[in-house]
Amino acid sequence: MIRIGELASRSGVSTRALRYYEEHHLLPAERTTAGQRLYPESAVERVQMIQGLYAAGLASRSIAVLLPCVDNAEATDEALGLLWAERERIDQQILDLVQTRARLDEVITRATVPEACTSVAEQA
Amino acid sequence: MIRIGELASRSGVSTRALRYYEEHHLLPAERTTAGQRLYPESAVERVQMIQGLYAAGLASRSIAVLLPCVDNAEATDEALGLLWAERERIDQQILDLVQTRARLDEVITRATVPEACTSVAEQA
DNA sequence: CTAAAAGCTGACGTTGGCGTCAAGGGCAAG
DNA sequence: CTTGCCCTTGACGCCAACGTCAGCTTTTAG
Repeated sequence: MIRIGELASRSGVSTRALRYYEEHHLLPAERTTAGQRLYPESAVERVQMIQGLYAAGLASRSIAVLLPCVDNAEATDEALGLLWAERERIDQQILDLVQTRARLDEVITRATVPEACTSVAEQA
Repeated sequence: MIRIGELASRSGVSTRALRYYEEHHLLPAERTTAGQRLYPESAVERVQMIQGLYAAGLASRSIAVLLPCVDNAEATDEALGLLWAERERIDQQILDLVQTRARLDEVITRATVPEACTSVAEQA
């Protein structure tokens, strides 16, 4: 079992964030008799999972619903619906991002290629 | 030339958002003598471009820097650097999203498929 | 044993992209 | 003329995921 500071440095988030996660039921913590939080080593993975879900645009409430499924594969109806909904959303977001990336590429090309063969674009 | 209400309904954003865009130099507007905003029809496209960039995670300031390049292909050094940086960021974000989507798919599979085949733990 | 480092619980601050009144001005139709 | 819709500029509200004190307790290193 590790304390909050070590979990923070191992997982790359702040202690404030970890306390926030506990408060919002994303990451439960045991306590010492004196009240300090104790986490299993596996919490590092879990924190990284949480970060990934945040990065994918999920809200804390959604993550709180989905994490139990990730843990033990028991899914409520709410969780299943949310899983599908979020999966669809992510799918659409990927498509949008690909499109926007293409537009940026176009702009980059127009801005670098015909100007001159100076430096940056030679590799692409 | 169209007024703000029509641009709003055509482009699918609120008038509040359009005023915000002007305030942050994303979408300039001419004015009637009485002070009402006037936009060219091409503003509809531009608004949709702005929405796409927002959806891709760019901040207003970045969009303000990049939009001139989109318009006339004249790129400042700052704009070029930003273009590359944002393109890289979007690229990475797509990778992250694909990974997260795969994880969700895994969870969905575990949560739906083995349900009819008794218990989950026997698999592992 | 002591002092620094690390933890604890509030509780207020921040940031962005708008939503939402509030209080007025302008202009075509009946 | 006046009704009614659209427009204007403030200015405050909002929400999420933390950052950042403040004041106090626990743990650890020397």
